[in-house]
Amino acid sequence: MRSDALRRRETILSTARELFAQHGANIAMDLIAERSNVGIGTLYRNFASRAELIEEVTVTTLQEVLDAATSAEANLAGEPQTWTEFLENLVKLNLGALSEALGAALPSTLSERVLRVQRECAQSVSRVLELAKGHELVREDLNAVELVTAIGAATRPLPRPFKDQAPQLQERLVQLMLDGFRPHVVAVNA
Amino acid sequence: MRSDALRRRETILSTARELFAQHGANIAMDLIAERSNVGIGTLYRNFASRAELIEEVTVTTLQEVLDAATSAEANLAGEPQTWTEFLENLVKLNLGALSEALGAALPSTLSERVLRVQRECAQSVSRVLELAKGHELVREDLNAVELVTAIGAATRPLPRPFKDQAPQLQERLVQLMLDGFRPHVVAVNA
Amino acid sequence: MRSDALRRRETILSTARELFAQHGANIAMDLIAERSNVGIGTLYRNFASRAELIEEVTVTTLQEVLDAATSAEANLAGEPQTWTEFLENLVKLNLGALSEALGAALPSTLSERVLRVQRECAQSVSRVLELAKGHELVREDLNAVELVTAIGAATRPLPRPFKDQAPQLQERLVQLMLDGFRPHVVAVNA
Amino acid sequence: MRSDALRRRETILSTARELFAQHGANIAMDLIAERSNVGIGTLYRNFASRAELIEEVTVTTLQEVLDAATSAEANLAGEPQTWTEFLENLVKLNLGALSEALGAALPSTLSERVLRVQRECAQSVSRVLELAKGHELVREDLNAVELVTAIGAATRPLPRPFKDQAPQLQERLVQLMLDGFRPHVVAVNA
DNA sequence: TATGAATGAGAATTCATTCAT
DNA sequence: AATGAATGAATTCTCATTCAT
Repeated sequence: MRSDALRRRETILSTARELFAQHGANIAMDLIAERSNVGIGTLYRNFASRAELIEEVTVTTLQEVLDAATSAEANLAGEPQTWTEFLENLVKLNLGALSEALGAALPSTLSERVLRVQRECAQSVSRVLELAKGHELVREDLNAVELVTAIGAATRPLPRPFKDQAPQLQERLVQLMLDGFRPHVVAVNA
Repeated sequence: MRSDALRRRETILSTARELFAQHGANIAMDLIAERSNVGIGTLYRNFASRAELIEEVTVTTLQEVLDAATSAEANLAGEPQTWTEFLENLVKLNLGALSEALGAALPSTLSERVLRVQRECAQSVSRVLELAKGHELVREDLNAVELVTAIGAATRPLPRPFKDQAPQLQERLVQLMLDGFRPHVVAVNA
Repeated sequence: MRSDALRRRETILSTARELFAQHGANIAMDLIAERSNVGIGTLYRNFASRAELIEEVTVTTLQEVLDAATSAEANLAGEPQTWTEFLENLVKLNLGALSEALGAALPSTLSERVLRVQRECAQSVSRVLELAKGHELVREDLNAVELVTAIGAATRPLPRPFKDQAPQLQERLVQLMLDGFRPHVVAVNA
Repeated sequence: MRSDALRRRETILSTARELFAQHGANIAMDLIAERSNVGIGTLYRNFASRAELIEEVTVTTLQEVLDAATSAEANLAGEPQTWTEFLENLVKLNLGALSEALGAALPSTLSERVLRVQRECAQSVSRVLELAKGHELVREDLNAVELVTAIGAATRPLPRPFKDQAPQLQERLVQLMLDGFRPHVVAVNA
């Protein structure tokens, strides 16, 4: 019984996350409920307001960034290719779409919960960055916030007209941004 | 009264542009009117619907991109620093904020007006890119759409929490992306 | 100059009358102005409000009914076919469409002007009716108000679906109603 | 709650019908909600738009005409006074007020639902008419559409000035129109 | 506890009337 | 006097949230 309720809550949360990413944080609550196969009343029983739902999605996502960083920290020393995998993992988290949706909707003073996990994220990503710099995998002047927001910028959903026209465009933007992460460069048009 | 009315129309247009960039394309029409110091009726007399207002802002902005590119085309041959100025001009146009706001709001099939100026933009930017490649100012594999959307990505408004925390963050993202534009690179962690 | 202004006023009045009949008394004032080839300001200079315009149209129309009745009064004694012509004239005035449009829009207490011409109408039509009864052209129990409203009812615009389906329907309704006006009848299915 | 909701829907429908008949199809939706003792949101939950509400009222009314005709068909053979009762029933349905209100508001191409019930109505009324002609109760040249629209014409709401002045006027118009329905007549001013 | 009906505040748009030129 | 731009109240419809079952 209890686990039933928990599963339902998780379903709502992941549905909301996807819909926020696709349609922005103003997506109709009714639609989130419908896609989660629950009544609107049940949605509100689980999350007392849109703000609370947004906060939950935010925390969940930050937790996943933290997981990726923690895992990279553990492995980067021995396996330099872990750095690339870490970047790929961040790209997969779809931070761009989510941060676009949620950024505007979050309250101007974040709750303590969000601040805490955000802080942990920043610390862990910083440690990963230091390790990568030790291996000369990344430019010296890049910090954790820049790394995460840059990946967010490169993975934000493209304006519709462009999305329709150029199929590989999103991947190309990520590529350009990752090229910008590399250590101090010297121009050599081969 | 004619010139009065024209001035008012321009005011509404630039106010709308700014508010779209700051708050997205769903900003209340009432607010646009208020900030333009006109009644809501006047706004609607000038732009018959939100869609029309969005289209006007889009065309105006594309026109400015075209102006920047046309000017760069004229000067790039003799003065290579024109390339950097061109990039700076694109950054100043705040394409990120606007494309985020308007991209979702534009109709899925663009009007002929928009398509025309968009096409002219793409052609002019392509010519600028070819000139820059001739001077080895930019990587060979970059095309016009990638250039413009990449600058858009790097200048999109940051999620509020980040914006508040890291003052120079936006400029840093632009820097990283522009570094990604450079010709084929060789890593040299100086 | 003066006659210019007068002609303009008449144009507005007749345009308004037609538009009221076609589209009801709520037709946009802008449209009346446009169809009259004047600015909206000019319309309002001639008729200070929609109510005043409606009153003018009403008086004009009642005046035409009065004219028709006066003329019938003069001729009916000698020429019995005048009765039929009188009925035809009333039908041509399009009373149905107009009364439908204006009836709901007139104030509940009519102005003295309207009441006066209405009274004159009623008196003249009553005299025509008495003459017609003397010639056994019409049933004894029909009075002036009944006659006019009945013709109004039969000539009111048909609901669109019917209008489209049955071309001669309006004429048939008039026919049925006029048959109802005839003197005491005896059923004889020939 | 289901039956509660159903009752509420019926209440809205009959309130709307009455208000359409009294004030036309442009009556404010707010007012319909208020008179139905529900919030405006509830009105829209039940009828997604004014057009849908109008269609429901139309279908309901046509259904009642059909019921009257079906019942008359069943009884007319044995009981000729059924014909008069049928006409009285049509008069009671207030077709005039409703068709005036809804005629202009219905879309130019009727929905299949409306067309179907309209067709059934026409067929049933035609059969009633044939029976009545067999009993010499009605003129030979009257058809179903004429019958229904004529009753509509005679029962349309009178322009306010007349309504206030002449109390029995509406009944008199109906009387005149019904007299017009009688079999071929010979004038005999008794 | 789950449901979905009810509510009403809010947003877009229209249009009668006023007013500056 | 003619014009048409400006205004804002009124209207339609939407949707977040509450509440009765």
